[in-house]
Amino acid sequence: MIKPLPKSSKNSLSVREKTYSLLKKQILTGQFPPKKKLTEESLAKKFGVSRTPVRDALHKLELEGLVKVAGARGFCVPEDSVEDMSEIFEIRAVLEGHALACVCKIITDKDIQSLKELVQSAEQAFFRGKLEHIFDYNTRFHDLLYGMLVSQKPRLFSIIEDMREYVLRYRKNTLTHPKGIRRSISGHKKILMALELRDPQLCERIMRNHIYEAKEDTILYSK
Amino acid sequence: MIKPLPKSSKNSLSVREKTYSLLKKQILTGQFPPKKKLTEESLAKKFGVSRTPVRDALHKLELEGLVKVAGARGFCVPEDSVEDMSEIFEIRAVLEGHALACVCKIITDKDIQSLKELVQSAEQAFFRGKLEHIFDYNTRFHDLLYGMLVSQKPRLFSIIEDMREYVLRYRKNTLTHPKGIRRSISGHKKILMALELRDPQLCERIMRNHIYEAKEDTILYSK
DNA sequence: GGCAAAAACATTGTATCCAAAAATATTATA
DNA sequence: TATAATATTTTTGGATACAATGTTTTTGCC
Repeated sequence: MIKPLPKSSKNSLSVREKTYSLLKKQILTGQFPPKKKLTEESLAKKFGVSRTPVRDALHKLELEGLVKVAGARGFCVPEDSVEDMSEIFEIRAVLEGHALACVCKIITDKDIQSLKELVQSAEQAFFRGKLEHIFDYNTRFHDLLYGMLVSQKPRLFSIIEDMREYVLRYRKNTLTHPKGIRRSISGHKKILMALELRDPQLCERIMRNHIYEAKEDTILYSK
Repeated sequence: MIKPLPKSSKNSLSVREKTYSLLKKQILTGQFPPKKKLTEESLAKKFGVSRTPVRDALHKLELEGLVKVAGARGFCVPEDSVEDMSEIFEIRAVLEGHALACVCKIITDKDIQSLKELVQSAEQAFFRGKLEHIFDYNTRFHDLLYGMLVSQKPRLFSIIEDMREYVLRYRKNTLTHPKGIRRSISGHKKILMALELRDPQLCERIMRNHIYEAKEDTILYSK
C-alpha cells in the first residue's frame, strides 16, 4: 500500500523569506555603507517586490541587530563598533563553551575523525598557501560540531548560529592573517583533544579560550 | 539661551508595539490554549486593529518562541514541553552565570545593600505567609541585578530578559511552594555573598547553580 | 454508507492606498 | 544674509484589497 503522502512540504520560498535572506546577505557582505538610511521603497524597487516583505525583513533584521532604527524614522546598518563585537564574542564564548560540553557527551568516534580530517585539510591548505580555503574549512568544522546539537538543543543552536553569522564579516579578515590562522588551527586541535577525552569541563574551558582568541585577533586585524 | 530642543522623543507607543506587548502578555499569562490556532483576523478584531500590526507581532513572537507555525498555515501557542523548558533554563544558567561575573566587577556597595534589603523583604514575606509577594521581590532582585548591565552589555541583557520572560509563567507555580521559595531565597543569599567577595568565578558558579535549582523546582512543581 | 472529486470557504501572502509624521525646501521678514 | 515660519516632498505606519493557497464541506458515484 502507498502511504498517505508526505503532506506536500512547501519547497518554494515565499517572497518574504527570499527578500529577508537576500537583504541579510547583502548587509553581511557589506553592500550598504553604515549609517546610510535604508528606505523601504528603494529596497523594494531594488528587489522587485512590494514594501510589505521589505518591511518584514527589516523588522526581523532589527531583532538580530543587523539593522537598527535611525533616529525617529527608518533603519540603517549600524557602524562597526568594537564594544558591540566584543560583546558578541563574549556571549559566543559562554554559549559555545557550554555547547561543546554538550557535544562531548554525545559525539561519536566517527564524528571526531571527520573533524580531524577537516583540521588536517585546513592545515595543509595553510602550508600550501591556500589561505582562501581556510575560512571554509573553519566554517565546516563549526557546522559539523554544532550540527549535532540541532535536534537536542535547537534554541542554543540557533542563538549560536545568529551570533556567528553576525561576526562573520569581521572574521574573514582575521582568517587571512597567518598568525590568526595558526591560532585558529591550534585551537581546533585542542578542541579535538578535549573531545577525545570526553571531558565536559575541559571542553568548556578550551572553547571559551578559543573564542576569546578569535575575539582578540578579530579586533586586532579588523583595524 | 534656549537649547535647540531635545529632538522630541516619541513617547506614544505605536499600534504595532502596543499590539505586540498585549499579545505577548496574554500568551505569557496563558490566555490561549496551546495548539489552538491563532488567526490574524480574530486577533485583529479582538484588539481593534488591522491585520498588519498583528502579523508583525506574531512574527516577532515566533522568533522568541512564544508562538510557532502550526502546520502549513498560521500560528499557535506551543505546548509546554519539559525539554524546551530545560533547554531555556540551561541557557539562562550559562548566560546569567556570566552576567553575574560581569556585574560583580562593577557593582557598588550601595547596590549590594539594596539587593540585601530585597532578600530580607522576601524572607519576611515568607515568614509572614505572604507567599504572593515573594514572586515580586524575586523579580525585583533580578531586575536590579541585571539592570546594571544594560548600558555595557545590551545584547546579553536582552537575551537574558527574553529567556526569563519565557519561563515566567512556569516560575509562578514554583514560587508558591515553600520548598522552592526557601531554595530561591538561600540562593539569593549566596549570590550576595559571592558579590561581596567580588569573585567573578565564584559568582558564575553560584548563579549557575541557582538557576539549575530553579529548573529542578520548576519541573517538579509544574506537574 | 463510504470514498473521491470538486466546490465553497477560510486564512494567509503580497500589493496598494491613504493619512500622519518627518525631512527638506522655500519664502518672508528682520 | 540669516533666521524663522511655512509649504512641499518624502517616507513611514496602518488599513484594506485582492490573489494564492490551504481546509472543509458538499455532492456524486460505487
